[in-house]
Amino acid sequence: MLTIGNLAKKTGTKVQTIRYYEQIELMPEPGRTEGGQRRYGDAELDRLSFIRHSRQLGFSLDAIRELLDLGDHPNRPCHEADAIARRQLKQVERRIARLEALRTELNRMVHECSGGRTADCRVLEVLRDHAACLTDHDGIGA
Amino acid sequence: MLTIGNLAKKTGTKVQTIRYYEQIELMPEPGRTEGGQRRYGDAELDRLSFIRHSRQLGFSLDAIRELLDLGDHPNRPCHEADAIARRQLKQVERRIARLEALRTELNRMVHECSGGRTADCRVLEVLRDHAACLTDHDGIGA
DNA sequence: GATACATCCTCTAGCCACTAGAGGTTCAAC
DNA sequence: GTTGAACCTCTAGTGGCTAGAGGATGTATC
Repeated sequence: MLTIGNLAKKTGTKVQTIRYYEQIELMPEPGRTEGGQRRYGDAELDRLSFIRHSRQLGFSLDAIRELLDLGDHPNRPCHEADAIARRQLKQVERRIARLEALRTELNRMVHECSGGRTADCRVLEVLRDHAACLTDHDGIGA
Repeated sequence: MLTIGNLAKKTGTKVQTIRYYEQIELMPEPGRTEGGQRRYGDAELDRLSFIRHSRQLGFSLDAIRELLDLGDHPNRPCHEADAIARRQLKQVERRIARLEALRTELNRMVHECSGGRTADCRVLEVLRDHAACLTDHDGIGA
């Protein structure tokens, strides 16, 4: 039986985050000691590990909820899980593309900075001038 | 003189966002009509464009505040603006690296899915199995 | 001048995924 | 029995917006 602190350590989660997951019903209510402290078993460890790994892969808590639900029904066709993963992959690819464009622009900014006064600063200039190029209005998306 | 709605259209910002920027003092309080509606001039259009472009480049509102401040003091040395841009560039590069790792893993998951039942689903399996590899405990960072 | 109606106003609350802190209790070791 | 780390609940805050209620204003048309 694990205390919440030990479960936190084993999964690389903060204690408050575990309680938060319980509050939003992503984690089940665990057993308690007589004094009211939470105690966890292996099932909870597995579930939380799954959640954390999915979070590291960028899945939203809602997507994780779906995935957990799918895992609970082993006889259903798996194309739903596949669809969630594909959706996630697409999102990741979009973010990468967007960030690579940013990198290019930032690189240019940084390399053109002459180190003079701010009046001549390319960084500020680029930021100011590109103000005109706001054709792409969907934010940084990352 | 622009209404808030027209300023919003010109800069690809939502009306509420402009009012939010005013509230947090990133945008100045504009002039008003007799009836109390906001009216904007070119200075505000420039400033908001600068803000939006910086946001698209991934700068935080705090960083933008600094940049705007630097722009207001043209005789100061520009290494501060440069430092902000460099910091931003580093962050973007870290995000890209992280996302590329995710892409690899998601790709593997998706390509190994056989389309059978969830019981055999590679997507769920990978998520479950990699639960063990939680050595990297710093979140998705993106 | 009246009317319609799009746009504006303020204010509050919500989103995601946590995170922090106050103020108090329990557990395990010594 | 005492210490002190870890636990408890509860509330509020983070960033960067976004949504909606309920009402006022501005402008075009008749």
